[in-house]
Amino acid sequence: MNEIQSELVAVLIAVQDEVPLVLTLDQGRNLPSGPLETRHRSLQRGMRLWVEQQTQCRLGHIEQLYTFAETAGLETGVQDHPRLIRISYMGLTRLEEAQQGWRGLYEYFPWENRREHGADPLLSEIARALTVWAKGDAARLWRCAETFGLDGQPWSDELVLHRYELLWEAGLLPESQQPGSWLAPGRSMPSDRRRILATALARLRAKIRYRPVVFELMPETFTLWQLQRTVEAIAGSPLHKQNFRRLILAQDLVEETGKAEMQAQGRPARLYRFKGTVIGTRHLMGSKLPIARSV
Amino acid sequence: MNEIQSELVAVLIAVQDEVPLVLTLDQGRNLPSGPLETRHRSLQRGMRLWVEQQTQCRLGHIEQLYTFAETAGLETGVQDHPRLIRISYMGLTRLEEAQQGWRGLYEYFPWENRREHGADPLLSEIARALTVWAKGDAARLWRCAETFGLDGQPWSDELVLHRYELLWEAGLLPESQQPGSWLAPGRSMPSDRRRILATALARLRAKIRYRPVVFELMPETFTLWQLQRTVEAIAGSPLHKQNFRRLILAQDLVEETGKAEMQAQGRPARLYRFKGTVIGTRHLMGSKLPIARSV
DNA sequence: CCCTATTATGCTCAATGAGAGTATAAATGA
DNA sequence: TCATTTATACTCTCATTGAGCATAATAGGG
Repeated sequence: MNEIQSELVAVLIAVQDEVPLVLTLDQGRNLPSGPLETRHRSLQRGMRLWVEQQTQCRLGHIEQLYTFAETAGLETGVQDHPRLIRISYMGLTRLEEAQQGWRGLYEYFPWENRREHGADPLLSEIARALTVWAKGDAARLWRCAETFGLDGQPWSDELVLHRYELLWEAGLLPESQQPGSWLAPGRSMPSDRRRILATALARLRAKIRYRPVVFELMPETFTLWQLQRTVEAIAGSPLHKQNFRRLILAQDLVEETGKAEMQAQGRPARLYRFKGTVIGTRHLMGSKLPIARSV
Repeated sequence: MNEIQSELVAVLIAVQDEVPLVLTLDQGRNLPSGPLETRHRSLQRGMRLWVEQQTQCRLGHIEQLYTFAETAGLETGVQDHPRLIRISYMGLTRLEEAQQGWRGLYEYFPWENRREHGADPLLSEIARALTVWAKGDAARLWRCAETFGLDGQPWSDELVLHRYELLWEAGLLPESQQPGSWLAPGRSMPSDRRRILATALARLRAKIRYRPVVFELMPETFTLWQLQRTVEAIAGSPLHKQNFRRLILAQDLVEETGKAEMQAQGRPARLYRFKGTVIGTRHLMGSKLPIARSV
């Protein structure tokens, strides 16, 4: 009865040199998307083949994110049937060398990267702008505090999407409906695209806690320190080194290769390998990471 | 470029008398579905209005589940473009009195209800049938054990979808492609529908652990025991009474009404009220429940 | 009115796990 | 040889959790 168009949108994520990357198009203003002309059993399978054909990336973990509808009447003001359905997916991959189109994920969400900053002047600026927007409304102030970890509230790394939507509503983004005078720094995208990106990061951060998906982003062999740096890159916050090791080793997720990696300085680190690729039940395995639910 | 049809599918869930219910159509063989002819901003909003109009239920928490594509050529064998997209949603509601069309959720998944059974003869039967199917293949046996908690593996209540898919693959369901001689008990549905149902239960079980969505299923005031019974109904497993109380009270999620409920026997129980409905940030609140991740 | 059955509520104890720090090991280069 | 650097091992404390025991408040029967 309802004839509409449909489209797949892909958020492809890799981590290189401790920096999370995402594949973009159009000078970083867009995400890869294509028609769902799949001759395959499932959307997921079609998605995988399409991506692997377009890019040269082998996709590891794939996950459907969200389905949006776009009404045609958005511009004209006449709200109508939806005309376009966008089904978004996240895919994880390894990136051997630098490639075209990959951009730092945190360029789009600078406030989500809390690895080095101490007091974080950016967060203070955002807090100030949000306070202005809240205009003393208690419910709004409460929401800002909960979302951005203000006023003694803990910072929760999984609230990526909530934070993006709050900034959008508050008019602090270039793509907001009524952008204010002060805008949060960071590379912009059309709002629905950056929203998908935020959804992907939120889902990845949530998933990495209890499923061994980090390993999809790692090379064949790796040191525990490299593994930790990758987790930190995704989680956006630093972890306690000794506890990280303890937890990983206790879970029997990795095995030693017997080799070690020599770097410029210090004691050589042992190289490990993920055990789950051998066993066929990756998606069933659990995995715990010492990421504090809140700081 | 690709003109296709689209459809919303709703999984509406309520709990009545400690039994989780789902709204069905067609003698319990189908789920409510309708065209996405929404004049509204988002799919979610359109979904809510459509459901509240069709049924008389006020929806609490709403969540998008998954989007499937159905290729037209499935019957003819000619794999083709997808012709129909199904966007599925889960909605939680309260049910005052018994109403038409609501059926016990565990009628569809008897093996997921582990509240009373001790040794569980059903699980043994399933285990036997799965072993036959596995034919000694180590990977298959391993997957069965992980998924159904066999051979000393822990039972994980969130693997609802994995279990359904395994049973389907193993030909133990009436809707399987090649149904075997022994079929698991339980009410059937066309495979894609029961799959959506399984997705909903899995998501609900996962969500109930860390977001206060149970309260969407509760009446205005309730005793802690009623709350626990509702959680148990969803989780499918019994909980430790004293620890449940401790955890709920420690989280400041509920407040006393000052009243108490008299029942036939025993000490009267205090009535509580959820505090989150007052504060507007329900979706941000956390909540912990003493559901063991594995038993 | 006392006693028992029944349910709600309060409390204790041990085991576990997480956060954080200290100590030791194995490399490099001066 | 020694300082430096990074990896790895161990310890200690505190919070959380699982489990059980104890007490409180009701109803009903002698």
